[in-house]
Amino acid sequence: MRRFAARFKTTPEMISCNTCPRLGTSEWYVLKELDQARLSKSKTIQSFTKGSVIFYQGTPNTGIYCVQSGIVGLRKTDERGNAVLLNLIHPGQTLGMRSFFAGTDYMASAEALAPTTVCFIPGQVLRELAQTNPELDLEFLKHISRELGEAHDTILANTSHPVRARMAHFLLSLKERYGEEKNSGEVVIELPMTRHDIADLLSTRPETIARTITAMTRDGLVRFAGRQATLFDVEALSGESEAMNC
Amino acid sequence: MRRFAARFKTTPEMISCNTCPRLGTSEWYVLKELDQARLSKSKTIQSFTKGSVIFYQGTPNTGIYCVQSGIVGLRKTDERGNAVLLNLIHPGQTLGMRSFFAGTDYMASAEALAPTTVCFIPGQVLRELAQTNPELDLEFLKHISRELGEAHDTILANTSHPVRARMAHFLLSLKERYGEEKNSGEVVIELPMTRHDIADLLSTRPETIARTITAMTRDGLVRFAGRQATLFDVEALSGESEAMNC
DNA sequence: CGAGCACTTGACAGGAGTCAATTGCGGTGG
DNA sequence: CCACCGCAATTGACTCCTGTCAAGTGCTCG
Repeated sequence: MRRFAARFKTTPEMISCNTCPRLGTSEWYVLKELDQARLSKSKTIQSFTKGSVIFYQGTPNTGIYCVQSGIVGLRKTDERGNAVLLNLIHPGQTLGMRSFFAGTDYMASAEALAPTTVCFIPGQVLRELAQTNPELDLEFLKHISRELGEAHDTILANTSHPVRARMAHFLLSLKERYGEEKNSGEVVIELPMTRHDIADLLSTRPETIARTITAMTRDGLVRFAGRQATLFDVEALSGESEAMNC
Repeated sequence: MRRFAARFKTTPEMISCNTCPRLGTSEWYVLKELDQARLSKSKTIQSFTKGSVIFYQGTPNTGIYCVQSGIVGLRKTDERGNAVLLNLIHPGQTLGMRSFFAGTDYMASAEALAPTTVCFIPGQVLRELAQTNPELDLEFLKHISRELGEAHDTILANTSHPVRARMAHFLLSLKERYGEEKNSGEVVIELPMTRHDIADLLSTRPETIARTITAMTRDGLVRFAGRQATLFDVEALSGESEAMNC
């Protein structure tokens, strides 16, 4: 089992929620202006170094997080130490909703996969905001419903598609957010995580990821230089992951 | 791919929601009495034969269902025809929430695994009820959050535990609902589904289920006679599935 | 410069999938 | 009432994808 350092600092500078560039993509856009101010005043901004843990599986939930910058992985571990990355949480997305609304302890840990800044909103504040903004609960409902849909996709994908197809799918999903299209048509992606984390995300092992990369490179689809991936044939990659659209 | 018969009849007899024995375990218990009457008037009762489909993946969601009796399987199929049973929905539980709140088409089909009766509540009625009963959304939020947690458990279990452990876990989970404890200490379970469905639920194949049953029988843990399973050694089964508690 | 981690590669084993044949059971129709 | 058809279930043979163990390289950071 890996060791996690639990270090973060509360940054002094105040970012107001109503001017937050992430507001539009978050649930909070439904809030009345007055309540956005309320939100701003009640939140805490926290920064985490790469590899540090935002919250731990098995500990009580005290509120939810809004990811400001960086990238967060939701890691679930069982008694034997087997771990998976359930999903990635990107800037503008919310973290810790599930256990907050289920009323349970965290059932997974949240780990900063890159230097990350988050806003923490205490549960009590959230409850109060929802009382004067009924649409807020509906927004969360929609968000969690979509996450459940994605989890269902993952269950189906993991059991009916080989690692290579899941890898192709993963690379294409990164393309949207991290890809840089060269004029030659190639797409260069700076991978935001280690091979080990990719393995956990695709429910496999680092060795299998390495071998899959080798095979894809041999086939001329991609080339890897450390964390920099170059996609030569997006078309072919789409073909290999196509069956994963259900 | 299997063929599904889409047959159901709307039963004439009216079961009132406020006297429904399932009320307590459903989300609807938060409704004011007046609204429970409203719910009763607006719902439609439908009966499905074993194997028939309540709704189809890819079709638009028009409301949600409350399972009255029987058992429903949520089946998701990809383009290639690979299928899994995402979960089972038992009497008193709700069906079709996810896509309703996500605002998408159904992303899985609901199939009656046994003769089943459901109440259908039109989406419009649901929205109206939620407006006068804000707690209702919170109930759904809790329910879906728990489902998401279960989906996460499944993702972890499928990739880190062999079929046999998942099978042990499955049998024990049926024990609560379908088990009948004999004075000898054995537990007899009438399986509510085929081997094929069990395979889909455990993300494996019918042949593997059969082999697993053979192996477990050889080890003296269980005995199977068609759909009737007898658990001889609940203790040992718990041991084999223990690591699945995360 | 050394320690530790990330990554790669090889060798090997094994769990589970696939294909195929056979048995058994249940429902339908003659 | 029984024969037949079809699906459910079992079993065998075989393949192969993926996990495991192990060794080796290279990079990064203290």
